[in-house]
Amino acid sequence: MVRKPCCNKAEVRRGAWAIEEDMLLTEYVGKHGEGKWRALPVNAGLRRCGKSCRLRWFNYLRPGIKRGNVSVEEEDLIIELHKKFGSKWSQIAEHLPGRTDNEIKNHWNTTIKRKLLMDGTKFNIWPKCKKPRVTVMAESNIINTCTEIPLSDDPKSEKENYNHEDIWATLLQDLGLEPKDQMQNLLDTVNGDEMRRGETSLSTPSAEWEGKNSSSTTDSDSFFYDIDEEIWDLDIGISTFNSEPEDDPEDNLEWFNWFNFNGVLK
DNA sequence: AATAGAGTCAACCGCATTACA
DNA sequence: TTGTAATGCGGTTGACTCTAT
Repeated sequence: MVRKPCCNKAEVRRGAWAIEEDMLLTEYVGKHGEGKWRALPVNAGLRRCGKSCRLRWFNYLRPGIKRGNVSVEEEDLIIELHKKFGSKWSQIAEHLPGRTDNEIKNHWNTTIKRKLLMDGTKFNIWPKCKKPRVTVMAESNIINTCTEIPLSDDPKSEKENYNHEDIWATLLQDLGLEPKDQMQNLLDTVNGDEMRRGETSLSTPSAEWEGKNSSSTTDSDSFFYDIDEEIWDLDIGISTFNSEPEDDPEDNLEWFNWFNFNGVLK
């Protein structure tokens, strides 16, 4: 069944709003109030889709809209609220007077997310646990969990451990994701080929990295495993490392840099 | 000064939910 | 109770701006 379009696309204007259009919309809503968006364009003399009018009003023209840079306090609040609500931008916006859900969403996607990646300790996104930390990284998603995976001193035997189906099942369970196909949707853009380069150890991420950066990237507590060929076929990258982020804040930045350098992150 | 790439943000799209006849 | 229209929402796109080379 085909969804009926909300308006005739050939007849409506699209793209940036002109000042005259803003004036017409503001005047109309000022007289008649919000609502009846479908009928509004005709009544107000606008060649726009009703949805477009509503969006323009709520995100730009509505009185009380706060424009300009997001303050540090607002940013902290957004981070707190995102922990609580997730990507429920309208709910988050309710707690930030004058800010729109669209603005908060944009700010999160362009600014906050990157800051969180660069300094997970500062923003407290890393789980505080002494177990090995398992991080699944995709272009736009990061999920952290603490999974009980036995670590041994022998990288070879450890790799065998990681190849076991049960480990994979435990990991997915901890992440709250059971079937593999769910993971595929979430993570299908990860650059697995680049990560596979690390294979059994990330002591020295890559020769290229060393060449581009003068500082040492040695991290003797880090391991990187090709968990399962089938999983890699889904383009999923999983790294485990047992160093404590609180103990070594540089570690987070180093990992971020490595992922970023290898094109795993957007 | 020109160009490419990255960052930003307004606007669009389509699905989900709500309202109403 | 059901079907349809209206509205709300989150993800995505693309144009514009900024910055580095």
